[in-house]
Amino acid sequence: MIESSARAKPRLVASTPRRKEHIRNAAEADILVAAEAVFARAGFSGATMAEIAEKAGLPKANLHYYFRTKAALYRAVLDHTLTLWLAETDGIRRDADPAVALGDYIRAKMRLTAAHPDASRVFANEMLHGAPQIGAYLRRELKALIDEKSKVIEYWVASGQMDRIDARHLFFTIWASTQTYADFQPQVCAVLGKAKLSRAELDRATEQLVRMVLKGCGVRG
Amino acid sequence: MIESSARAKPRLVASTPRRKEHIRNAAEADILVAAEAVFARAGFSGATMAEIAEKAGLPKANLHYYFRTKAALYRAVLDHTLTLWLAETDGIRRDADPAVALGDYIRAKMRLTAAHPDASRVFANEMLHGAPQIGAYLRRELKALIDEKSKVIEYWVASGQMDRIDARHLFFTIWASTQTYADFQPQVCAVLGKAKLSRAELDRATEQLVRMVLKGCGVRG
DNA sequence: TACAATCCTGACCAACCGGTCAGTTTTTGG
DNA sequence: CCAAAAACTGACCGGTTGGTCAGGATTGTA
Repeated sequence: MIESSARAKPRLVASTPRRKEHIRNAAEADILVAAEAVFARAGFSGATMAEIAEKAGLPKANLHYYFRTKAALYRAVLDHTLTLWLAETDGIRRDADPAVALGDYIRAKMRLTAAHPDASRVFANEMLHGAPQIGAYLRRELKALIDEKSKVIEYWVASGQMDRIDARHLFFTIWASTQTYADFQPQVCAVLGKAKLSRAELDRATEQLVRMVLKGCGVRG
Repeated sequence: MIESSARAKPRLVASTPRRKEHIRNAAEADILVAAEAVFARAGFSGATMAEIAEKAGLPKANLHYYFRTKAALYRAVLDHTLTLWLAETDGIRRDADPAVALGDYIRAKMRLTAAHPDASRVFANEMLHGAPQIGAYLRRELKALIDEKSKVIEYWVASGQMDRIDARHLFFTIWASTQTYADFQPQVCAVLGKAKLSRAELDRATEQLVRMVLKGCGVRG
């Protein structure tokens, strides 16, 4: 996804299709899980290869065997995160019902945030620091996707199915309002007076957000 | 604000009111400005005392004279940030008009974010990493404030001035939707296809957010 | 002016961290 | 079973960074 995140796999010829790639795949998967957690908690600079290695259950030198540099590992983690992020806009189409499409989109985003809070935090951290790694991706893939989806919403506006709303700022509001339950979890928990966010609490937040956004945009529901 | 952020000022007696405190005050102010910018861009671990010192225009050893450790300096920056955060809820009172009070609150929050983006980013960074420094503050001062303001909103609900809304989640939505223009600026700019956020664009975002929230909460406007 | 408190600084250090490497073990295809 | 490729590892290294320290410069006061 990012330009050169994939290392050059030494695939000799097509005659040796896949040998023991399962070892590599399993190891890389374990490492990525551990790295995501550590990067989420400590950021890029705060994370150490030693801690990631320990969490993944292998020596540091072995970690460097799979990911040559810390930056490469970080990019791989971001790569995984971005694939998650791009999804879920499928329902936003001209012929869809705005209430259903937008409602489902918000619910999907909230589910995603709740299911992958560490991914959300890594993404947020990258953004906070100026998006040095994924800036190009944002200006390309993400912008193209949102340009397209904004046209759909503008059509809904033009056809009187909802209020005159700037689609892009609507997306910003939805993204921010959902991600805050992962990125700012300490604040949310503190204000709610709870040690951790329960499923029920998240469902309540989701339904209130859906209701508020739909009504606020003048969508018939 | 945080428990022990202020170092013990060796004030001998009341007989020597202030000697050359202006030197200290001026130096500390310069340092805090520089530190806020560096911490915002690089996070706690990514920031270096050398860079902060250079930005503040003094040798590193002198920086350590005013703030003994990096952690102490970070806490001081957070302290300054938190004083900004607590403000602006004055308008939320039982006898106020919900439309005016909530609208003004959102506008104030957006202005604050636009005026102090680095403060917002430092705060967000601290939150992302589990709020190790300000967790206690959130559970105390912030929770108390929001508990009180939530009662006001619950009164507005009970008296039929707005829909049945969970006040705390409403705050989360407002906070997230405003701060995203500082914290996630790269994403916002990328999607909008602009190099930086213009005042006009922010005003448009503000008014749309105000409209959507007020209408979404069923507030008479 | 004396002198004490405060301010300022270059030089230095120990700890940590990303990354390397030479060499060993394991897996796989033939 | 045998090479060769891939996987694995402990030991090591150079650079960076937070923090210290001894001593010099400035400032305020009596």
